[in-house]
Amino acid sequence: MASMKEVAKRAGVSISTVSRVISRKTPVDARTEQKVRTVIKDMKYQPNLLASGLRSKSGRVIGLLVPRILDPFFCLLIDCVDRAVINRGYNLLLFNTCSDPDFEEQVIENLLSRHVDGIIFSMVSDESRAMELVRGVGVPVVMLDRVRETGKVLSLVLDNAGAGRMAAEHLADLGHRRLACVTGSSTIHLCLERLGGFRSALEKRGIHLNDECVVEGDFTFSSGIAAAKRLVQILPKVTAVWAQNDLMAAGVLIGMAGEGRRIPDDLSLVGMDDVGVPLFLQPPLTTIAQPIREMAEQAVEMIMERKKSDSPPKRAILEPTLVIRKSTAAAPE
Amino acid sequence: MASMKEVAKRAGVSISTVSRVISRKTPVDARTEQKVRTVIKDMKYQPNLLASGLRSKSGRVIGLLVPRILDPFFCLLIDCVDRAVINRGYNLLLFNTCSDPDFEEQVIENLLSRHVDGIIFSMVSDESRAMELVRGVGVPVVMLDRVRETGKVLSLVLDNAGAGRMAAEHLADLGHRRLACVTGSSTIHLCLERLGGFRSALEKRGIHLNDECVVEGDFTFSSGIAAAKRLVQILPKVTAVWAQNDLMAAGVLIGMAGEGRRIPDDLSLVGMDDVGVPLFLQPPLTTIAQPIREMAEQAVEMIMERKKSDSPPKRAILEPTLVIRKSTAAAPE
DNA sequence: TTGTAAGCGTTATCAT
DNA sequence: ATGATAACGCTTACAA
Repeated sequence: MASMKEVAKRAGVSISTVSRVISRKTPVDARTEQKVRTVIKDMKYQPNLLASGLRSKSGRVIGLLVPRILDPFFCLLIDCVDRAVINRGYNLLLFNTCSDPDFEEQVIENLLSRHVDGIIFSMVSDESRAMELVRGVGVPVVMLDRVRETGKVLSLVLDNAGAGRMAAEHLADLGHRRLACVTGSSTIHLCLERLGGFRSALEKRGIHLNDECVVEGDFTFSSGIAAAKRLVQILPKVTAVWAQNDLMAAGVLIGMAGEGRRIPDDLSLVGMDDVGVPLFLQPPLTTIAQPIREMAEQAVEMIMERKKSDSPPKRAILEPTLVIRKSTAAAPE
Repeated sequence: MASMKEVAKRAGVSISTVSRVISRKTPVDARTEQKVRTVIKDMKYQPNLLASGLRSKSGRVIGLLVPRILDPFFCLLIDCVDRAVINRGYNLLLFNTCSDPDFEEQVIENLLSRHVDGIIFSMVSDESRAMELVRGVGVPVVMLDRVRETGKVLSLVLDNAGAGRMAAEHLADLGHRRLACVTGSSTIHLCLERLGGFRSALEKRGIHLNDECVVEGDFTFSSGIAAAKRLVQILPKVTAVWAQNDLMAAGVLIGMAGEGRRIPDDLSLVGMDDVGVPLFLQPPLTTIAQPIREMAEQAVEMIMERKKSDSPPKRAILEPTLVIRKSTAAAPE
């Protein structure tokens, strides 16, 4: 590929002039600019972003770390973050931490050595040493979705307790008194928050959530199937379940069908995330939607702001919304 | 972050010695090596991959271009390619071409200016000018899944006609005589190949595929819903459908349910891809599985080989497999 | 407005 | 086995 040097020679100008017409930061005479642009077109010149990144300390790359690419939530997040960074002239370097805290550390070191312009980061779990690693290096970081500490770093989280409350209230409004919850891993703080919101909203209405009614999954479809096997045993007693993501909700729906139970006749079911899965299910899944597009957009915007001025670490909280479909119905009797 | 220069100073060696212990390409005295390694640990030194990439012409990055991140097929592909490149010490730069040929061109120019070590590329459509752009530049390219030309470039495709044949034979074996097909966009060659394989396998058994029985979708769930609305009108006549991906199959299944038709009682249904969706459906979807892990692994391996020696452009063809579940049943009567 | 030159943090080619 | 030193292709003072 042609370099700036060659373009400069062919255009009969200095290399810095070429740089200037490309960066548009300092004025260039209209005629020389034309000349240079023509040569650039002719030679199909493309600036080498490795070189410019090295020199200017901005390779125009944003790193995105997610625990699991295959989770539809993260899949949509990737899509949205990609759009947001592309619109600002950046590209996306994707890192899958594979839900593994040890691997996550390797990934972060690797990421740092790439000197990306910003990091958008959803941690694996509360055990992550990740924060210590990224803090202190000068690169803007936004913690997304799964966040442990607060205060020290830019973060963007859902009102997870609120999500739990929404699920609880929707179900309670339908007359359900005996509820259950399928959670994600208890090493992930947001699962505890969701459960806490769910439980306390129930308590407020005088409903107690038994321990046997809380089954821990791991956000996968198959853990939802497994949860269904557990739940079916306490079934006539329990009449409604909230699964903390749609994948697990799909698992309990399919698992229940395998046991001959029908949704919502035998059991009302609420999911969470509202991406992809809910409309594939029969009946379509009532769920708590996350504002993923806004999350992505705001995350990228925070990075960009942070690059300009060292704005103080702020924490934004986003609100979920209840999407009522057909998997929830009035309690029997 | 610490640089090699600082490490060298602290270790009392030259900068090139530090480079040598890191690259392990030339022997270094055991004692000096120890010394340097200690300093590296102490200072938490991480090599700057922009700089090393600039100099060595290998930034250890592979670019992956997909038409649509949200399609489960591509989502799994991303996951698999990521694993394959990570295992070889590379990272993934992800580009979403958004099913838009014009945008695709921009994306490619951008990609080239990043001087990636290799490009894995699933084109948007046959209209893509993409091949012309990437060919000729010295970087190894593997075309995946959606490929137009052959011969000039490394490529890795599914036996799409074979997939069509499998679907047709499975359905014909069950006694179906009146079939339909929901295709992807006719601007994508692989859709034509799939349809061709489907049709000719049918012809071989004396079954003719009417034009009204071929409905064109665009690989999305909603286009499957739309297809169901069309198909329901010719329904008692047609008894089986093949949708060219699972998303559209999900759409026809749900769409049919909306019209009060049941799968497989009123209509046998076969999908394609076998990632995610089939097990969420009721009944679980019979489908044609693609060997995505192998595709990803082979694609990355081809890139690595190509980097070493300019091996001739070869074209590998992968075989699909039929996965029989519950959405297909014997034809009525 | 334009050119000169230093330097970003590496790797690679020489010597030693 | 190790050290100087010149690139890599660009940005950015500083001069002109």
